[in-house]
Amino acid sequence: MEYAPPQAATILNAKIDEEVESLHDGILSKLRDFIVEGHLRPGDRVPERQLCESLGVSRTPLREALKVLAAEGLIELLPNRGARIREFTPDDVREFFEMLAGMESTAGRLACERITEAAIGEIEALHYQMYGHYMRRELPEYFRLNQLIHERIVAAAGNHALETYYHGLTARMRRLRYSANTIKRDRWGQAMREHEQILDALRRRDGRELAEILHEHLIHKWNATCEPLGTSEVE
Amino acid sequence: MEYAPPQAATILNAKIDEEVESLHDGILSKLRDFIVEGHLRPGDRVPERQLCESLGVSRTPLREALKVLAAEGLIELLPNRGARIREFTPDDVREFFEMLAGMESTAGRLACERITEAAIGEIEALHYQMYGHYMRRELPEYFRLNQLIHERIVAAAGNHALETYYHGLTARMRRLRYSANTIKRDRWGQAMREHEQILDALRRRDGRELAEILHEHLIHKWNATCEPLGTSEVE
DNA sequence: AGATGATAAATTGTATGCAAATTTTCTAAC
DNA sequence: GTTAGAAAATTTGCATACAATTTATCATCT
Repeated sequence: MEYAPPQAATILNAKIDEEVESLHDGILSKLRDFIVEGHLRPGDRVPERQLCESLGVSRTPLREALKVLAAEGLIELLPNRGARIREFTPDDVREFFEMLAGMESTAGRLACERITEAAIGEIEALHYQMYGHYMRRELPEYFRLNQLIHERIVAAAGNHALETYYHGLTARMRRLRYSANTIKRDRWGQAMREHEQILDALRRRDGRELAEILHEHLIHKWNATCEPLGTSEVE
Repeated sequence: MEYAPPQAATILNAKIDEEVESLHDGILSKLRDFIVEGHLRPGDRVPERQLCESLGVSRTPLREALKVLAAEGLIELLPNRGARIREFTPDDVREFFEMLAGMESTAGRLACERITEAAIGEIEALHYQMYGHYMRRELPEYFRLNQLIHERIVAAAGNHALETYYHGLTARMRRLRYSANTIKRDRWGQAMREHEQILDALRRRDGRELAEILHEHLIHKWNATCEPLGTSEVE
């Protein structure tokens, strides 16, 4: 799975000859993906030498990438004991969701001021498409559209820093999502209703309300992942 | 000026033998401070060799630190051309303020659910102290207390990830603040009124409203820094 | 047998070295 | 005098090397 390349934002940010995507960042992305995809379990040591061979580079650039990943919070660097995949405590997960809620809420507020009618239309289209998947109980497709809608709103906020941090968060949470790709029937209905409200607030460009709904929506999502799975979940 | 060391949060996060502050991160902090303090002008090249000597380390750990700083957005890494101090466009500044507004807004909402009565009392005390400085037109002291109140609210949100990112943002903005340590008389009054509302919403633990006010408050602050300075500014 | 301590192997953190690229300096032409 | 071009000198990016520390292995003792 790949990110959508940050099209417009990158072009806007790139000066005449700056911001060229260094071939060296490739190591970083590969390592990040490697960890996020779950090839290394939380608590595991990160085998420098082994990764060097499989990536075909020496330790120097790899260690630079590890430092960055540590700064991003994906791994821990223990003095003289190397890197370990960070374990996420329930509190960490709560903090992630709260941040995500905050980011989306902020994005929603800003998007109401800046989004074009065309972009609203596109989100509407995605919404109805998602609704179709909901009616047909097509969970993976529903999740995909859901994610896409949220990404569109964040993109419409017109804030590159926000978008970058948001994508970083969702990347870190991807591993968590693997285990949480399930939803209760009644929660699903509620989520769908919330999405109706989201779209409605966006149409009316009511930033205050959209911020509120998005925050609630994400916190509900978190609550759902916390509850022990009951008897009525789908899939 | 120093940060209040993150007391409780660090203790909570530190496992039995993990998270020891590596002596190596010292380079990172020193470099970050060196840049934030403004010893290097935007657009300047970062002299690797020179910094190595003045820090007393070789290029390897220094370059690791540079990679992290680049990930944080403080410097740019141009392929085969080394590091440059990042220049902030007006759009970058807008994005920073919007992020700050979003963070504080989110923090406020969370703080309303979690803050202790004691902590509210402390913020009240700071508020009235700040009000005194406002009445006596003591601008630097006012700014200090102002900053302190906002930090307290963020801390009261009980979200370490948010706090970390918030401090990163304010650090990056410190350089901008140097030039913006001025305020118009009428804006000062408005800011003071907004702070009254902030305290009021916090007392009532009305997260929705506090989030709204904080967002507005920060956006106003940004507008103030953008407007060309008129005739009635203080200092 | 299980625990304890010593030795060996592996791993980490940092310094140094070298090829490729860039920037600077110097020279020569217009 | 200014500009274009070539050679020298930095500078960058990466690989390797080496000391310090940690981890693993193994022999010894209770």
